[in-house]
Amino acid sequence: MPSKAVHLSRHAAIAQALREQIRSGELTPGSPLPSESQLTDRFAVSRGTVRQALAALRAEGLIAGGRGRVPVIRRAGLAQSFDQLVSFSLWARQIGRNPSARTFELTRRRCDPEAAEQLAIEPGAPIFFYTRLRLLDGAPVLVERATFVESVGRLLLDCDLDGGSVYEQLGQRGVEFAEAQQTICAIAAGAEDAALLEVARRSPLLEVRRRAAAPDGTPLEWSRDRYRADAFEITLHNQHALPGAGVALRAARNDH
Amino acid sequence: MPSKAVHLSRHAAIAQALREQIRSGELTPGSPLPSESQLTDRFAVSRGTVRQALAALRAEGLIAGGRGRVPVIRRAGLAQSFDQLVSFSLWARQIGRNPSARTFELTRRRCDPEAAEQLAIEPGAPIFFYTRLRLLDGAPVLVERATFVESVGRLLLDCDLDGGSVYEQLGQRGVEFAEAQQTICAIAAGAEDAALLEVARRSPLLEVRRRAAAPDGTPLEWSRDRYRADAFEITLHNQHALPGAGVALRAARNDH
DNA sequence: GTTCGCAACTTGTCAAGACAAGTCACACCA
DNA sequence: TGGTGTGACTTGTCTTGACAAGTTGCGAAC
Repeated sequence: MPSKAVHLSRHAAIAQALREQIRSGELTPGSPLPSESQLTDRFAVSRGTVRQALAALRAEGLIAGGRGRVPVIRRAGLAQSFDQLVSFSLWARQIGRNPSARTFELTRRRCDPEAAEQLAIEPGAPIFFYTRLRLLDGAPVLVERATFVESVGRLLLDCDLDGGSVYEQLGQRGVEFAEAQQTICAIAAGAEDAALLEVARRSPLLEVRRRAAAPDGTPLEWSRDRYRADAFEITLHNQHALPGAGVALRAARNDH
Repeated sequence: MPSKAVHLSRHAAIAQALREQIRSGELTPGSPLPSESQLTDRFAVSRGTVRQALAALRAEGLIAGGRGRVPVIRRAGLAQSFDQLVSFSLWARQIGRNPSARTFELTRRRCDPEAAEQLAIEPGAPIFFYTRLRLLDGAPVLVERATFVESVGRLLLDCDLDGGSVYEQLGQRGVEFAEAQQTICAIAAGAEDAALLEVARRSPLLEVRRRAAAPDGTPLEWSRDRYRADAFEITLHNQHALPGAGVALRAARNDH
């Protein structure tokens, strides 16, 4: 698998350097950014190149303000990266908790119609499926039921499903997830989930149905995750000035 | 209230013209955009100005692709605008449903500590509070319990709370909501909510706690909305290439 | 001590130019 | 008929320059 140290354009490299300074705390929320002229000196590039780098940080919500004064580092938002939103392990580590897993099965079987529709494959085609209980600091919080297309699922046979992040391990095997669509609703716990999550039957759970895809849009994974409702909440930060934030409230289909 | 027809820079005007063509269907998903040179001719500007306009559309996820070929209009995403995510009425109309409301009370009273914390005011300070039942096509789907700072809440006395969108009516009275933070979790219906929403007690509900603020960040509204779980779901579209999408999964505070 | 004007900084906008890298269609040759 | 090369298109990147508009600090005047 090729290294991530790919060639970056100058403006991308500058943006990355500034992101790293923000991430590391070297540039703290509320503090001013160096001015454009300082940055042109520091990176030995033209002002246009610096402005392109800053435009990216602005679009990501990392910096704000300007016009006559230097921009400032925005207060750290609640937003998580793509990887943190899709991978339970990465998310847990980001909030300083200890994730672990207990896998009940990894089976190769024929795809049911619902998963087939989501994965854009024929019903009955071979897929890999697992059920895992996820724990935070030893307490059960999530039941994952994940279906992978065969070409990705077979790689799971060599992964440590009780170990680290499945996404990280698949990433090391050349599988790239570039987008995901996650649909969240509330359901009542059935007997099986209630037992696994150690809650009363009919307790509310958050269900997240996720379809993750490759960069070219090909679906790779379809899963239904059920979270203890007392363990999770989702925060959306909506802004007028940041449309297209990839969130939709939908009328439920009434089929789950 | 001043008109929205404010002066736009050239690149902003070009971006706006192209957004309108996409919105109206004149440019349909999958179809190519005019090339940069065609756009420089059409708008009589330099290529850099056109590129800045296109960068905005790209950041919003409206167009994609390029490098050697013209970009294409992206398939309409599920994302809703800020107004649609915050206002039940606007959202309902966007999905083609008929919203209505039944207001039980609008009272001016002293602020409780929880709402005071969220609105950044002193506990005991005067606020306005209402409870509304929201219906889609005549069916109850949502109970809203909203608290407004006094200066905004007093305007509600002149609003038709059973009529159109509160946000629209406040907007007409000069109140601008520029950002909102909405936290979603699953809860079990209590007796009151169960009766209002016509579900069994202990049925799962989606709770959305929202704090909406003015452009300068001053909180204006704190509310707790409870949705029938069978009527709503939330879809997040996450992409590697669009970080900073304003979504966070959090460990619950266990205090609700 | 306060106020105001101005200079020096900042970012925003726009223009023009050049070259790199990607895509595609067409023509030519085997 | 298929493959390959090339030219003409595209966008991406970078540079230089100029002017508009906003902010801030400092000094002078009252």
